[in-house]
This record gives sequence, C-alpha cells and structure tokens, in this order.
Amino acid sequence: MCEDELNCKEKIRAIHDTMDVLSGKWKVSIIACLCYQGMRFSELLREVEGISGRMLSRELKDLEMNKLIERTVVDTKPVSVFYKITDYGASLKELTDVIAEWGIKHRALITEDFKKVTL
Amino acid sequence: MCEDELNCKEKIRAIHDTMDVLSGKWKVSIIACLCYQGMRFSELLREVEGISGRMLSRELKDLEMNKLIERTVVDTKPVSVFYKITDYGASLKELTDVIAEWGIKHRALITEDFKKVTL
DNA sequence: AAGGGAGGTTACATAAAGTAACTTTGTAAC
DNA sequence: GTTACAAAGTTACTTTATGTAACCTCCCTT
Repeated sequence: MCEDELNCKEKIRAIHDTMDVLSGKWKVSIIACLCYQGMRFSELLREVEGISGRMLSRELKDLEMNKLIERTVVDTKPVSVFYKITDYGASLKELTDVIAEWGIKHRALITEDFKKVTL
Repeated sequence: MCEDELNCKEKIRAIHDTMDVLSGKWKVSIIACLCYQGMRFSELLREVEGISGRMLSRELKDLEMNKLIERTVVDTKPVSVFYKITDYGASLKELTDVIAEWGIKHRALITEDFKKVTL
C-alpha cells in the first residue's frame, strides 16, 4: 500500500478516483474553507471569492452526497443552514495543504518573473 | 510562509492559483505519469486511460506553456515527439502523491461499503 | 408596507470537454 | 505499387459544465 509500489496506471486510477469526488473548480476550496471551521451558506459565499450562489449550492450538494460535509438546518428565526466538514472530509486536509503550498510558491515565482521582465 | 499562518482567504487564493495551472480533468494525471518517466504522445494516450487525442494535445500545450513539461521532436523516421517533466513540473510530485494516496483510501472505503450493502 | 438578508431555484448564455472523422508522413506487407 | 497501419495531431460537431441574472419564500427591521 506504500506509494512507492504504485505503478503508473494504478497511480493514475487513484488520481481519477480522487478527482471524481473533487471535480470542478470549487470543491477543493470549499473543503479547505470548512476545514478551518463550519459555516453558513452566506458565509461560504463571502469566503470562497468568485463563486456564485448557484455553483455553491450544487457543489455543496455533491460534497454532502459524498459524505465529505454535513448540512444542518438550524431552527433560528429565520432558519439558517450550517455546513461542516465530516471526519471523512477532514481526511482531505493534507491534500488541501499541499495544493495551497504549491500555489504559494508558484505565485512567488510568477511575481518574480514578472519583476524581471518589467524592471 | 509556514502553512499554519495562512488564513482561510489566503489559502483559498493559493488553491485557486494551483488549480488554474492544473485545471481540467487530466493535467494532474499527465504530470504524475511523466514523473515516472518521459514518454511519447502515443504512450501517454495509452497510459492515461480515457483521454482523447484532442484533449491530450490541448493539455500538453497548456502544461508546456506553464513550463511544467518539455516537448522535443526527435528526428527519427517518422518523427516522434517526446514529452518529459521539467524540474519545475517535478515540484508537483508530492501533490500527485497526496492526491493518489487519498484516492486509494477512498476506493477501499467505497468497495467496503459496497460489500456491506450487497452481502 | 417597503426593504433587506438568508438560502436557495430557474432560465438563459457561454465555455470547456467529449466523439468521431480526417490529415500527413512514413514504414511494412501483399 | 497499392492497401494498411502507426504516430502526432487537427477539425467539425455535440454534450456537459460553469457563469449571469433574475426571481422566490420566509422572516425581520424600520
């Protein structure tokens, strides 16, 4: 089960399995966000910049179906809807960390190149 | 720069930065594959199961533009085209490993659940 | 009673991905 | 010498995903 034993095709299959669950532009961000803390629909809408209500609604449904997040209707007046990560969803935290780390390095590089070109 | 200092919005921005480079269903798989060894177009077509020539061609162009892979035309008869990972592209190996590892665990879980339901 | 926030849904438009057929260069088989 | 087939794509067309904007219901505040 050690990663080194994986051959190329097995690894690609495993990647597809993950990607099927995390398909689309937004799911990794939503998971990452809910790993910080559970929050409501409208809070997610503000936190995940650029997503529309329509897409957030769909992505949350998908994630819930895959048992990565939990949806709770809270009986306030008016009702609010609380989303939180499940234990299973939290197993994706390392994945979100690694993706975010690379993004930070990449942005640093791009910005540097940009300086080189424009200065 | 330590990951723990990242707040939610910063992390989500970093994730988007990575995802912009790795957008689409196939790029992570192609990178993972080329991390094993460089190979030709037709070999990739066989290795990355399910991808069409049209998509492979596009994805390879994108990856080349982002300097994650290198394309070399080899002067054989007839010519062959060799793709290999760059050093920069290889910095994504950890990311592909983490994604693949989760996929393996996920498949194991799904298969188990399936047994529970059908037995 | 008018306006606004929460949590969506619907209808419509555009962008991305998939399918299938076709191209060009060359090589091997009949 | 003419099918036939592989490599490395490209083109035209279809389907799916995503984005935009407007709308809905419920309740609360002014």
